[in-house]
Amino acid sequence: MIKAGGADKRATITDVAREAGVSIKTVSRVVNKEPNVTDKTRAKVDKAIEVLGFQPNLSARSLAGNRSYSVGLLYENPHEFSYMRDVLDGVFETCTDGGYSLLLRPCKFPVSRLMKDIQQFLQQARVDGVILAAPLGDVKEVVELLQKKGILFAQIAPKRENPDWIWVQSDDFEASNTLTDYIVSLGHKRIGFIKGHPSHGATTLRYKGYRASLKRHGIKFDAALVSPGLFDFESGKKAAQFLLSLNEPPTAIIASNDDMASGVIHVAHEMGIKIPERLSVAGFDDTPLASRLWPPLTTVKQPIFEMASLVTKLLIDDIRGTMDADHHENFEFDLIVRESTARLNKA
Amino acid sequence: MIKAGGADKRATITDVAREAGVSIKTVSRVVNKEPNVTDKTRAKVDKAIEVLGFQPNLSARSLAGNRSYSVGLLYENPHEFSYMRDVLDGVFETCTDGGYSLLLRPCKFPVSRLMKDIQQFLQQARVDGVILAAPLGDVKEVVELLQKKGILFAQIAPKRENPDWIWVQSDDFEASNTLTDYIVSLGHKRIGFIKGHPSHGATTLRYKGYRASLKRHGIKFDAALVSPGLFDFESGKKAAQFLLSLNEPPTAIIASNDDMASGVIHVAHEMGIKIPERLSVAGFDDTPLASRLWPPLTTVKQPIFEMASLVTKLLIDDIRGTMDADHHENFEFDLIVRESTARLNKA
DNA sequence: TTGTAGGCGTTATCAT
DNA sequence: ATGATAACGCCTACAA
Repeated sequence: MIKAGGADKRATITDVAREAGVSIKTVSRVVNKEPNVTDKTRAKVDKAIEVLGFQPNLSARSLAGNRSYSVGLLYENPHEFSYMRDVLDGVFETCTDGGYSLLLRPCKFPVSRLMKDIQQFLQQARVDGVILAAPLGDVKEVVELLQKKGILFAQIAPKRENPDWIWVQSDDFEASNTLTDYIVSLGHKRIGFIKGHPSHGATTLRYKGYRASLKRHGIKFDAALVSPGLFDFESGKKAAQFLLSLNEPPTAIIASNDDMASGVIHVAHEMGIKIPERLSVAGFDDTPLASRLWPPLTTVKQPIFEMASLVTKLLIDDIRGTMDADHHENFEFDLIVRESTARLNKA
Repeated sequence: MIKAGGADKRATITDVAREAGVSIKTVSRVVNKEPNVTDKTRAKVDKAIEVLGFQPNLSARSLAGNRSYSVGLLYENPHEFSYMRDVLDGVFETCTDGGYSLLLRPCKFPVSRLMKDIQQFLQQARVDGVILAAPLGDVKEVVELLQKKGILFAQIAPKRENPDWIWVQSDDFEASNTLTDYIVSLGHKRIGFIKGHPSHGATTLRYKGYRASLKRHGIKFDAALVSPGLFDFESGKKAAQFLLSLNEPPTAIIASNDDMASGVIHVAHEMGIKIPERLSVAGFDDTPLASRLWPPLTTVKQPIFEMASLVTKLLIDDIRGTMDADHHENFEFDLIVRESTARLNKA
């Protein structure tokens, strides 16, 4: 009798074993690339797998092997998602390539809420490892929880570079240094700076890069030109309103990310301050926003996608127990010069 | 001997059964809220669960019960991610509330590639259902594959409103109609329109809404004022370059989304055309971009988050077999008036 | 209303 | 190098 259409039952390891004329254990060995199988046997099994279109059942594997073949991505859910989009893509691609599936978990501060979110996630998800997007990698409680539970983790852009852990970073200090150098090279001396969210590691590094550049060029640091921010549009606006209302306002403003820089441009427009004629503006991240603003924003591009890919690869290697000695990396950056910055007009 | 720290073994259904003095089947009944359990027994079991902190093992459940308690979100990976971010949040929240986990699968056109992506995903993931974000719900091959495999699905903003399927939509026709009405009410008669990507259902509806409004106001439709687009910045720029170079350029341009509208603003700046004095511009979606542009963009806000939440709820209900009769919904929209649109200056 | 037995598709143990 | 057999934790019959 011919079965009509219907969801064809999936081939199991037993089917493969029968087809290949071996035991299920041998099939299992082949599937998991274990040693101690003759090439001849391996070929037989591979062929049977091919013929039957066998795909191991994840649930069974997970149940028997006590691992899940999935990793979690924990992140703080930001309003401006461009950065996370790239992270997501990088993590996803590497997971897929490595045969892992990806589970998401957006989290919310404060820390108490964070811990609840994560605990709940770990309870129901059983991931083999998690990736902590900044700034989650810097929350002590989170790391301790993971260590206690014996769950492997890897950090993207953490503050502290713990040599025992897995992490990737971009060279935020150098990036900021270079960006500031560029602004200085345009003749600017009064250069405002808007800091990022204090919980992010990048915040300090970008600030330090700015100061280092000023110092190297013999420009006296003026604390009045530095304003706090939270990495979002509104805080960028507030900071800009403050800086541009000074008696002696800056002729250039560096914001610690693009979203805040867009706030600066916004306020400048409102106040009738021409960019870049009377004010140069620069940001960080080269988000889609940067090229859509008017004038287009000078910014620093970090290879977020590549960073996320690598950190995921390192994590998976760790899970598999095949990790190299090198489990951190600093990534290069690109200075993207657009029209929001220009040579200082001697008034 | 006291065990030092260590990953405390998780309680299983057997542990709970022992603790409560019942059989594992009874525990299973309680956990799955099946009938035929006395309140007294249920209370005993609930307490045991509480005491032991029991959480059912997903893999075991999935293996034995032949379902996975997870749903997949399939989407085309757009460069401008704001829309997807809201979708993601809505889907995620509802999944979590319903005890489901969420698996992502960004996909790429063309259809052949799409099918590979999805097939691979279904092979390794075993989801109980999938959500198809626009425009994936309109790809015949995808829907057929899901139906053949017996996988439940739900669509976000599909083109065709198949009454048998689960879907949610926003009222794009009315939204566009209303937006155009507003532009007309400002005195504009030559109103340009940039269409969206042809594969999206919203594209046609937004275009129709525009034409309907013109007609109702007795404004003669001029095909020269309509330009194609692909929902992205670059195509918005191209369309704007075309429209603004006409002998008699439009005094207002409606772009089918914010990203293209940002392209229009960009080009206008380049050409020295003042917004809104000489050109009004409007978009759709109210992405973060809209408020960051200068001048801030008049646009239409759709409740993406709510739509995504509902469609997920409907899908989960369907999976559980508890679906109501109503498995579609049209959502309301809001016209967000900002400074990129203004009354027509009689030159 | 409750419990027992068998099986889901793997991995792991220990023979051979 | 290969294979039989017992877990893994739960659900679905079917009994009691």
